[in-house]
Amino acid sequence: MGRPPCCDKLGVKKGPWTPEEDIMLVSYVQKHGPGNWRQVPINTGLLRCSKSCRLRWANYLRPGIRRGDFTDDEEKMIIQLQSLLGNKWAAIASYLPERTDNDIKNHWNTHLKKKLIKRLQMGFEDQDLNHNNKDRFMCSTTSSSSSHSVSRGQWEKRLQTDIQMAKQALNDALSIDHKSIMVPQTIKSCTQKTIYPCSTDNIAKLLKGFMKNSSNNNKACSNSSINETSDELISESKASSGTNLSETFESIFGFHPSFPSPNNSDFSPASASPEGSVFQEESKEALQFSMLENWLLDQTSEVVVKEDLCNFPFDGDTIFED
DNA sequence: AACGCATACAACCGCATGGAA
DNA sequence: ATTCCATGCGGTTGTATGCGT
Repeated sequence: MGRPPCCDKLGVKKGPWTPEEDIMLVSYVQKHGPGNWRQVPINTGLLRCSKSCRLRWANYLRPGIRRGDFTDDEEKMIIQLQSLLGNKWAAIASYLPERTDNDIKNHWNTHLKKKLIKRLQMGFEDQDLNHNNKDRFMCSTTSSSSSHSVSRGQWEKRLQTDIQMAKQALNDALSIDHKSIMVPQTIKSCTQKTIYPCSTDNIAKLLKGFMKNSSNNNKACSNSSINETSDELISESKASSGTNLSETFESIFGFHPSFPSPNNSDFSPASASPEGSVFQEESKEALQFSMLENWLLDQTSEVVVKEDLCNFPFDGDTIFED
């Protein structure tokens, strides 16, 4: 019955990941593809729980992630999507394929929420309080804790407004006039051709960091086949030290970082390595789907989607503008 | 230079859900 | 039908870093 536990809590390492661990994880995913996370700590010798490995990959190491400053457009999109979807960070992230839900959530909590609160406070001081708006906002910024006094009637009214807004947004997005379709990234993922930076920087950073230390701890990785790959990586990174690290990336992942990633957010071993046969069925389906999708969507749609969202008349828009 | 506080972000925790055994 | 695992998600925490005094 059932399965053995994914990892015993004893002997599981916690805290920040080291470059060595990152390389071991990247090497493993390169060989076997993402998924089956339970096997990752077992096969790599990483003293991490499977969950931690998955998170590290998803939020930091996987190709296609852009880190650093959020653009104004991105911030606007987040604000608008947040007002539309609430704290559904995964859903919001699907509209911003370069960003992870964790990143968006952090950015919201550290920057945008404060910005909006400040802005709202200024607004409320100036004019009579619009309780509906205030309540609605406070609700969305307090992780749906309903400790504040919103009567049921108000809540229902607000819900209806939200539904109306969602309908409106959907209508706008689907309208022929706009000729744009809002397609969450989860649906588009198979064929999206938009070029966005892979996590080259992240890999490069970790390689750089590793190179600094590698001189005295080359032997750090000392078990199983994965370490052979790690050693290859180390020697490769040494060989290319001072040169373009994206070449190293290319050799690791089998495609150049400036190219579109084979499968949007997910690393696709099917296209990166010949032994990724498990994914071949998937890619067949993806191919079929992409034909349909290409028929349904033109390449400009994403741009239009972004523009639509940025122009969508949420109250957040006026709040956001500085 | 040293200290304390604030901020940003990576990582963890707990829960929900779907699915395999 | 039941148990239990894998995964995904959102909330929270811990730590590194920056900044002011």
